[in-house]
Amino acid sequence: MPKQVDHAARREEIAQAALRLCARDGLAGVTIGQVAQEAGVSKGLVQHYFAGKADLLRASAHVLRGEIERHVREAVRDAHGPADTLRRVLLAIVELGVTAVVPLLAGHAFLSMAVADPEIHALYRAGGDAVHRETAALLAASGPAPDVDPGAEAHALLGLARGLADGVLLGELGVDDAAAIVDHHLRRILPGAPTRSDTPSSPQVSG
Amino acid sequence: MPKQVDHAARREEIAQAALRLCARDGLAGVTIGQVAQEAGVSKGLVQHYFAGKADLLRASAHVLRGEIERHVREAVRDAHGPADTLRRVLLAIVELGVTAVVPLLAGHAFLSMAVADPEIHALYRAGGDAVHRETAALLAASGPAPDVDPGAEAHALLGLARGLADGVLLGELGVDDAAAIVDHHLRRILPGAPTRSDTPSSPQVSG
DNA sequence: CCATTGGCAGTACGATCGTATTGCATCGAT
DNA sequence: ATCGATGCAATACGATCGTACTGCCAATGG
Repeated sequence: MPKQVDHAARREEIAQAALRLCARDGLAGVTIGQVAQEAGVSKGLVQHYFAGKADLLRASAHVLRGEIERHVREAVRDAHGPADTLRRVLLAIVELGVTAVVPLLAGHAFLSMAVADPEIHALYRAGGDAVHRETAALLAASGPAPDVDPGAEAHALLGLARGLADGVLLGELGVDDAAAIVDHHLRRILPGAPTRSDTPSSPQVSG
Repeated sequence: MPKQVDHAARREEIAQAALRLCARDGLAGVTIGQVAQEAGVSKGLVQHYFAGKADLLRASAHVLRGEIERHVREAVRDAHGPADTLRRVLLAIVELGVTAVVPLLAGHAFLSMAVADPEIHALYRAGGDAVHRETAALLAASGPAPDVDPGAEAHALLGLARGLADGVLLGELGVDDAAAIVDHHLRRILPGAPTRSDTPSSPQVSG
């Protein structure tokens, strides 16, 4: 056997470069040549690791999914109990607007692909459904108010977090404002939830 | 003066074609030639009405904003009182996921432009802030619960609606599920709000 | 020690991009 | 009636795209 390199790692490296370009210039800016330059490799090498541009984009979408998942998992690493975990998950999503702009923007850019390409669509759906299930379970385990339907409330919380992330991304509100909103909402549906010291009782927002 | 044509109308026609392409293939699929074909005009005509591709995209973003605004305004045309208006606004946003996929997808595709291009960013911000102000005013006029901060709650409601619209777009939940969630949330912050007959008291969601 | 195989760079090429330029028909003003 | 400006189509052109192909280097097994 000749020289051995970590095939998967190289692919991920290049895909990450593609995601950076995607976040900077949108999907339109993702070019084999540009990706090669961004990744610091030759154009031929990109061809060596990806069958074509479609393959590259497909792989980038998978890496993107992993990136966001890693981001969220890291946020909940040392959480105390389901309620705290739930809170951290939501805050992590909101904070994508400032700490992980690349995955968030790339995710938006890939959205149009998700409605056209069945495989990407399935990827989005699978990820979204998994998050929803986990969120609903977390919510149910957090001692919610009696009138709370975990399934519907999970959709509400995730929708809220996603929407707030976009608002934060565009600068419509600050991360702390968004965090306060999430906490305020959580406090309403989790009567006995542990209120953290850094969250004011009533969120004040500029504008 | 020679032949007279409605300059603005022609520009909007072509920009609409660009938005359709944008929704179908993302910003990457927006090409002068493709736009011309989609609009049913010659490539030269597109050049005649737009100084360049950047001008076309800029104009498309403006048309997009107008399109969404028109959609929402139409939804609140014959609303009864501020609470009902607020409800219709939020539902209109949620329903973008099914009734106005083109503007919604195009909006996502343009998001990356909004962080790079200051003019597009300002356009997004201006529109978002205006909607937020109107929403907050509507909320304040709807007789909210005493612990509700209209500014923060408006951000929450708009974030929720936007996030749910994406969920609907991807098929994670149905429009009726999303509508029920919005209604459920509204009922919590508006104690004396008029509950419409078609909204169940507790939203049930599949999955 | 050398033949083989995979990692990698470079070049070639047809298609398509955005833009500049040209040509012509048409309508309004003089 | 003619002249100039405008609407619009068509072509030309350099740049760049995605892909195919070729060639070299390095490392490993026989």
